[in-house]
This record gives sequence, structure tokens and C-alpha cells, in this order.
Amino acid sequence: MKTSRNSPDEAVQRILATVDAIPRGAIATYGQVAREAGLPRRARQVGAVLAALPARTKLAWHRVVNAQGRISKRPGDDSAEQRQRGRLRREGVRPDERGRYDLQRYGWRP
DNA sequence: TATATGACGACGA
DNA sequence: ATCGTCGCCATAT
Repeated sequence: MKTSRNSPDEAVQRILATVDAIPRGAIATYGQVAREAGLPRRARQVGAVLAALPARTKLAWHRVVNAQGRISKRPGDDSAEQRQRGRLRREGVRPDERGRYDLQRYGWRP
């Protein structure tokens, strides 16, 4: 059994918990989630964790967007992008005419 | 070891 | 504001 001093699974749990803390109607960036989880500079890992979520997860993965306030492109899955838009829209989170979400307005302020 | 790959981000032209 | 480049960091090959 491998006993690492800082298991990668612990980082995953912290990321999941942080995403779970984003309130309905708000959005957070990957980098913000990483920092809130106590894992600065690991925005990419946040993306990797979300990418690995089971399809029927309860987690509000759709509340995470990139630092530009845009829905990040999913290689090989354009439908996910539309599902995210729809989920956000249902919560009253709407993009501008060019598909950008206003972080000043919807950004999560922990 | 060495490279390549990403739901990313900061920065400079 | 947009875009290319480079930095970061965990994983996979």
C-alpha cells in the first residue's frame, strides 16, 4: 500500500467540496476553486476532476467557468457546453450576446 | 528520465 | 479586447 504524505485523493475531495459550496445562481472560475480549496495554481487539476465526474453526479459542475467568464471547450463533446448553458440559464445566470458571463455580477464571493 | 497533454491563467504585443 | 505564448502541475505514455 502506498502511503503518500499528501494523497491526490485528498486534493480531489477538497475540490469537490469547494465546487459544492458555490451557491445557486453564482459562478466561480477554475482558478478560484483551486485557491479556495487551498490548492493555488492548480486550476488545471480542477478541470481534470470535473472532467472525471460521473454523468449523473449531483455536483453543480456547471457553475465553474474559465477566467474569461466563458464556458471552457470540451474536446470531443460540444453538447456538454450547451447543457452547461442551459443549467446556468435555469438559475438565472445569463451570458451576454457573445457568450460571456459577467463575473462581477455572478461571480461567487465566499 | 523525458515528453506530451489538458473543462487553466497571466501577460505582452 | 483579442490572440499567441509561456508558465504551472498532475497524469499518462
